[in-house]
Order: sequence, then C-alpha cells, then structure tokens
Amino acid sequence: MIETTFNPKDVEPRWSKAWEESGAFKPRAEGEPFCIVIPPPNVTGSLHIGHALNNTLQDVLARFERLRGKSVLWQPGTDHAGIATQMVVERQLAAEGNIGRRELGRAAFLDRVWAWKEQSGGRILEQLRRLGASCDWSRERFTLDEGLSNAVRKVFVQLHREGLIYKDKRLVNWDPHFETAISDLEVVQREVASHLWRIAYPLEDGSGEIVVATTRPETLLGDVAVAVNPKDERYLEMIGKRVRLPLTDRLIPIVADDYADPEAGTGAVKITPAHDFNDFKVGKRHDLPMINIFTSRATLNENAPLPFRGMDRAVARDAVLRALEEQGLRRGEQAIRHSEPHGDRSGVVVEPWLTDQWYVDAQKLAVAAIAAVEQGDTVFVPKNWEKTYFEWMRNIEPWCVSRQLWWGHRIPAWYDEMGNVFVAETEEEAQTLARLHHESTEEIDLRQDEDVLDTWFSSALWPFSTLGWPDATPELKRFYPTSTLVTGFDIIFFWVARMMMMGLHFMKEVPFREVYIHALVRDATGAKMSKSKGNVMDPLDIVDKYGADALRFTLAAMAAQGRDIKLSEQRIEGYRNFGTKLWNAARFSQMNECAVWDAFDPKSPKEIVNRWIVGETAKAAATVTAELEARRFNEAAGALYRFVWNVFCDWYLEFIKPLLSGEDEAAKAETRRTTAWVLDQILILLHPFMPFITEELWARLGEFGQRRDGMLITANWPQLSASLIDQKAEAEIDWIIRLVEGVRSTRSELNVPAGVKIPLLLIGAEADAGARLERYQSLIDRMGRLEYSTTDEAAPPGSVTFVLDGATVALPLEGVVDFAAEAERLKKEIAKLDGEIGKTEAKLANADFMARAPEDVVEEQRERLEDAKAARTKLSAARERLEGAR
RNA sequence: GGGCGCGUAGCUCAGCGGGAGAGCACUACGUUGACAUCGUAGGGGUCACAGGUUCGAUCCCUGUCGCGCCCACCA
Repeated sequence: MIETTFNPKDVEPRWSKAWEESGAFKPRAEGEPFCIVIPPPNVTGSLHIGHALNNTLQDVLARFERLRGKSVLWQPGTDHAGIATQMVVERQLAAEGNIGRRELGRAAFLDRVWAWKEQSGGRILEQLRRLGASCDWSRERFTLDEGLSNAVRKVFVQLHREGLIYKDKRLVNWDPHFETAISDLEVVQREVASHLWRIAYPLEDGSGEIVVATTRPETLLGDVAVAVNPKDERYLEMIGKRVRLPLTDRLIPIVADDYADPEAGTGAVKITPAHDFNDFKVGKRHDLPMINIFTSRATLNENAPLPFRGMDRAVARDAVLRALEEQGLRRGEQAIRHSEPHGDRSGVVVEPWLTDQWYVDAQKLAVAAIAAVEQGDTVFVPKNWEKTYFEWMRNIEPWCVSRQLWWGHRIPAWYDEMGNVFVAETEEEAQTLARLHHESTEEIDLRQDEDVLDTWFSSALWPFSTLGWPDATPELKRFYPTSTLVTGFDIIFFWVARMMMMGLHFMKEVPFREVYIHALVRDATGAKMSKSKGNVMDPLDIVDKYGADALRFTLAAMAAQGRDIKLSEQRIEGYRNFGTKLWNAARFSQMNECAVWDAFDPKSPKEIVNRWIVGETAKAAATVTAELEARRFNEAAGALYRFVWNVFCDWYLEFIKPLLSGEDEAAKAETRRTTAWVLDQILILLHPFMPFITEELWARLGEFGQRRDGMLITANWPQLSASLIDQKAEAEIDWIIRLVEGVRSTRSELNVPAGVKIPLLLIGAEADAGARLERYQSLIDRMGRLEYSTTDEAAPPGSVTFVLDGATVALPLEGVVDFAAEAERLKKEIAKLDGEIGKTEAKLANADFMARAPEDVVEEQRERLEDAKAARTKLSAARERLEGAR
C-alpha cells in the first residue's frame, strides 16, 4: 500500500542511481538527435538558484524529447573559470599565512589550484544530479582537460595564421588587484561620490593660465597636453601656446581638438593618453607622447616626480591636491557623482593601462554570426533578445583574450631572444618555425608566453570541443549543430555571441538552432539574490525540505518568458502539495485496484465518465506538448496542474467512486482500466517536470498490475488523437458539473448544513436532461448531498431555485432555510442578469456593431441575451413563489 | 544619450481585440476510508493615467507618470 505522503529523501537518490546505471541518460542509438550543451558551471563553484532554474529547464526539454523517442544528448561539464578560481585559491593562501602566488611560484601555485579542483571539483555536478539532471555523465568534460586544451591551441593557432588573432599595444582595462588585463565585458560601472577639481596650468609665456577640470588630479603627472575646442572663442588665442605642467618640469602644448566640449567642465581638458581611452585617441591624432605613470599595481612609477613615486593612486590624489594647494593652483572644486569602472571580480577601480596583449578580431568574426541570426539559422526565444545581440555584435570591439593570470590555457606562442614570436600548437612546432625563421639547424632558445587565455575563449568552443573536435567523432557528426541552448541573458555577450562566432568559423555551421533565454531568479521581494544581502535561497536546502520535484515544478511554472522570477517559499510549498495530491490520487487508484493493463485502447470505454476523461487527457496531452514545443514552460506546467488537480482529482475520481463500489462488474472493470491508463498518461506528461515522484509511482503502480516493461524515463510520450474527444460525453459531464456546482453553491449561500440531505427537483427539463438526471442520479445525489433527485412538473411553493440551461432546479427547503436570505440572493441574481441584458441589448441595437462585427460574434451575443432573459424569467417566477409561500 | 522590459485581486504573477484568471493570503462551513500538504463555497479588480484607432480596447497606437535592467558616455 502506498503511504499517505511522498518522502522525497528516500526516493530521490535511488532513482538518480537507477537512471544513470540503466544508461537512460546516454543517447539512444536510433532516433532524431536532440542535443543540449550545458552552460558549464565553475568547476569549484556550488549550485545556486540560477543554476537550478537553468538546469531544470534543460532537463525538462531533455526528458521531454527523450520520451518523444529522440536520441538525446545533454552534454555536461565544467569551466575552469580562470579569474574566479584563481581568486579563491589566492584567498586560501592568504588565510593560511600570507604567501602570495608570486612568492610561491607558478608551478607550485598551479599545483595548489589543481589540488583544490580535485577536492571540490565534483561537487557542483553532484548537486546537479540531486536536481535530477539527466546529463550523460559519462561524457563529462572540463575546459582544461586534454582534449579541450588541444582544441583551444588549434583554434588559437589557426586564427593567428588567418590574421584574426594578433598582438597589439594599446590601452586595456587593467585590474590592479589581479594585475591582469580584462575585457570590456568584465568591467562594471559603479556610481561613486567624487569631486570635480579645477586646476590652473600657467602659460609658459606668463600671459596667464588655463584652468582644466578633472576628477582624476593624480593623472596630471602623466599629462602631455591640454585640449580645447577649435571653435571655443575663450581659448582661441591660447592654441599652440605651451603651459607649465604643475608639479613637474615639463612644458606641454595646448592643442585644438573637437573632443574638447566647450559645455563640459571649463572647456579645457587635460590629456593623459596613457591613462584614458579618449585621451589616447587625442594623443594619436596629435602625435603626443604617452607617459605611463603607474605600475601594474596602480602605484606611481619612476615617470612620476620623485616625491610621488611609490604612492598608491588614492594617496597620490591627496598628495597632488595638497601640492597644488601649496602652489596656489587650485581653482575650486565641486562635489559630483559619476560612475567609475570596476573589475567585476576584484571590485577595484580599473585603470586604463598601456600594454601588449593578444586580441581577437571580433569584427570580422561577427559578420557571419550576425547573418546567421538574421537568416534565422539560429533563433532566440524570446525573440526580442535578438535585438540586444545585434546591437552588441554590430558595435563589437576587438576582444582582448590574454590574461596575466596562471590558471588557464597558456597562450601557445613562443619568443626567441630577439622577441620574434612563433605561434604553434606545440613547442616542437614552434622550434621548427623558429629554425626556419633563422635558417638554422641549431636548437633555438625559446620562451613560452607567460599569459593565459580569457576563460571565455575556451567556453566559446564548448559546443564543438565537447563533442570531440578537432577529431571527426561520431558525436560531432550527429549532434552538431546542437538543438537548443538554455541560458541567462547576462551571458549573451560573454558566451552566446562568442560561441556563434567560433562555431561558424570552425564548423561552418551555427552552434545551436535555438537559444532559449531565461530570466533571473530574485527573492520574494524582487531583489537580486546575493551573499552580501543574505537573501540567497540555497536550492539544496529547498530540495532537502520540499524535494527536488517541488523546486523544479515551481521554477518551471514561474518561467514565463521575459519576466524575472520572484521566488517565495510559499510557492514551493504549494507545488509540493501538488505532488502530494498526485501521490494520493495514485494511492486511491491502488486501493481500488486500478491496475496497469496491457494494451488498453482509449477508444474502448463505454461509460460516459470514462469517455470524458479520455478526451480530457487527450486535450491535456496536446496542450502540454504544444506549450513545451513553444518553450512556454509555465503554460505547460499550468496545464498539467489544472488537469491533474481540477479535472482528474476534483471531478473524475469523484465521479467514479459510485462505479467502483457499484454492482456493475463490467463498468467497474472498465473504470479501473481507464483510471490506470489516465494515471499513466499523467505520469508520463508530468515526468519532465517532476521526474522522481512520477518514476516512483510508475514503479509502485506497476507492482500490483502487470509489470512494467521499463522505467518511466524511457516510456512513450502520449500521442492521442483528437478523435478521442467525445463531444456528447463532454456535454453531459459539463451539465452534471454545472448541476452539482449549482446545488453546492446554493446550499452554501443559504447555509444549509453540510450534513442535511435535501431533495432536488428538475422542473421543465427537456427529455435528454431528464434522462441524464436519471442516469447519473446516484452520482449527482452523492456529490450534491441529496436525499433524492427527480424530474417534476412544477416547483413546490417555498422552494429555492436556480437555472440550468432550459430547466429550473428546485430545492424544496421550506423549514430548512431562511427565506429572507433567499429573497436577497434572488434579488442579487436578477440584478446581475438585468445588467447583462441591458448591455447586450444595447450592443445588438447598435447598427455599427450589427454591420461590422463578425456573424459568430453577433450570434454569440444573441444567445447570451436569450439565455439571460430565460434565466431572468425563471428567477422572477421563483421570487413570486417565494413571496407566495411567505 | 541609445535600447529592452514592467505597472492586472492584499501579495506573486498568467492572459492580451468580443463579458477579467491562477496560486498564495483572507472569510464561512466541513457527517465524506485517496489526500487537513485536504474538501466545498465565498469576498475581493475604473486591468497606472490621458488621448487615439476600432462596431468593440486590459489587449493595438501615441503621449504622460512610476519602476527595473542592458549598452554607451561622464572634464
């Protein structure tokens, strides 16, 4: 016997293991391929609620397509997450005893990182298993494993050979904490309180001064010019003159450049080409020198005047301001708020810094990536994200891919002593290239580039590298292009765009046909979850408390396209209850010996209720299928919820109780078979959302009937013909439902005690309604708590009535209810009908409406009017009777 | 400055050209061998505001107000 509540803790680990061991997660040999590559989580990370959403949606699709018979590969793996992982290990080192990575040395430090990876690396995938993720775990990959590293080297070398990767000296976003370059995308702007300081630069000829405004006075030490707008009359005279740069012994020119905005600041702007992106361009235009005044840690270097050397930039700011004050060169300040660039990982202010870095010519690669989406080779769902994608792709900047970190793919470039660079997949090949270059047969001393690649470089190859590229593996042939990518909007630029570029370049085909973009999971109040705010919901805690199915169903049910998810525990609890409801429905079926039956033909039932529920099942299956195909996860989940709870449990199971306890053995047998069949369909349809409870019930229900062929995970998705929908059955059941609801509602409104059984008289019924009443009498009596029900000629005085289609339902309640209350109820009902009659009549009297509205709409209004009028007549009659009875 | 999105029941959200829905919360009542993690019934809405299009607008268009996010810039 099934117990009254489902206990996920006992059940989940068992099925996780069984599924994996059975090979169900591996693609079947036959069938249309369906492939998803997982967005690889950081190898040493742990599961957060965003992962839970992301992977739930992927698993819903994977299980859905698997049930539909496709050959499904959900490719798992992890990302080495260069900067993030290195940061964690550096913190560990600091906590242990202040040995920095530089003191430790590259090799020893990397040993530490690998050790940490070995220790914590498996955790997040274990956590995904707890969610029920049906990845083919035997194919797990890691961005730093041998195969993927090979792919990275091959891609780098080929792009370099094609001129699409090059080394360049330009300003980069420099993170002084990690002492590495980062890409534009890794820079976040944060608003800070600051000042706009005005500083006087004395003219060389002693004829006066020019005042500049700046938020960064310390960079004055690297100024090489002052720019004014050529149209700015205030400064026309000064163009071409030189000023004495304060605190230094340098003379710098005043140049005319459109960049200077007469409206901004004082109209005169200091130019520091080595530390500002705009100034860099001005410097290039005017052929100005570039003076770098910072070290890699953003302290002042030897190019700064002696007193300032070695100072941190913040200290230097104060020192410069003080020195200017002493020299009487400050011309006031004003408090402002402005945004400053920060490293997204380090949180420190990023410094524009002049260095040699490797760049990918993204502009060229973007051409095909833009065209592919324009042509619909890859579609975004929801579609409006395409606009974001295009906007970024069309304005793409060179991608800085080198990082001055240690944890990552070492750049496959070697230098000889003269600084010539040889890019090759291996040192041997580089050696060969070097010898050719030097026309020498001697061993040439080569030194590999110290830098590693941006983490996203290897991620960009993920859809083909994980399938075995550069080898022509069967998986690559079969599953590339992959089917669907499921990811968050926050990594469209970081990841999606770059996979598009790399996939198209190396595979000559898009990496995926579809990109499903889901929203962010927020807390119940709409705030972004973050550790510092302390409002994070740990998915594993939720799984412990409510079970994985409840969490999964909640996330899917809330995943409406285009809106963030505000997750509350109450909601999860509600869907846990849904699981319990299903569990108990199964329990009921088991108690009533609704056993699994071989070869049940859904066309076979004779009983109306059974014919009805078969049709409802067909409708639900069609809806769930269509909604999942359209990626409306919330609609699919909602349809299932309503079908299981409001149709199957609330009505069908109640309808069949009399049949199951009745004498008609044929009807009883049929009902058992039908119930078992419907429940099976429910388990299959629900399985993508709630895999554990459905699989468990599948097994339990299989135990007392005929044994199952296999696990639910490999069952067949229902394909039910619309011809199973029996309109006559629908009409009859609909009539019964409305009758029962009318009775219940009337009883409740008039406070008829639940325990009191009352009679029901159907007045003025057409022949078929009368027949229905007779046929389903026991059912109706039971559900309406009726003493008996029958047809009659007229309502006895003092009965309470309501209208059902053409008939009046009378409940003789004299002595049971308060007629004043009933009169009030009738009055309300009649007023409501009057309102409706008035509105509808007005509409039908409107010539424009009659002339322009479609015929079916007009007809609908006519029917509505007729029904309302008929009901009004009957209720008025009832009111008169009531008056008479008083 | 450019872009995207959102204002619908107390809360969280679906819906999106022909009489507004769900879950939770709330109220009342529960003799019911599937289920109290439940059942039955009920209350609750100028669908932000203003114009327009239309026979008809919560839905389409324009504008206003409020909120969120992304990109760019910031002397």
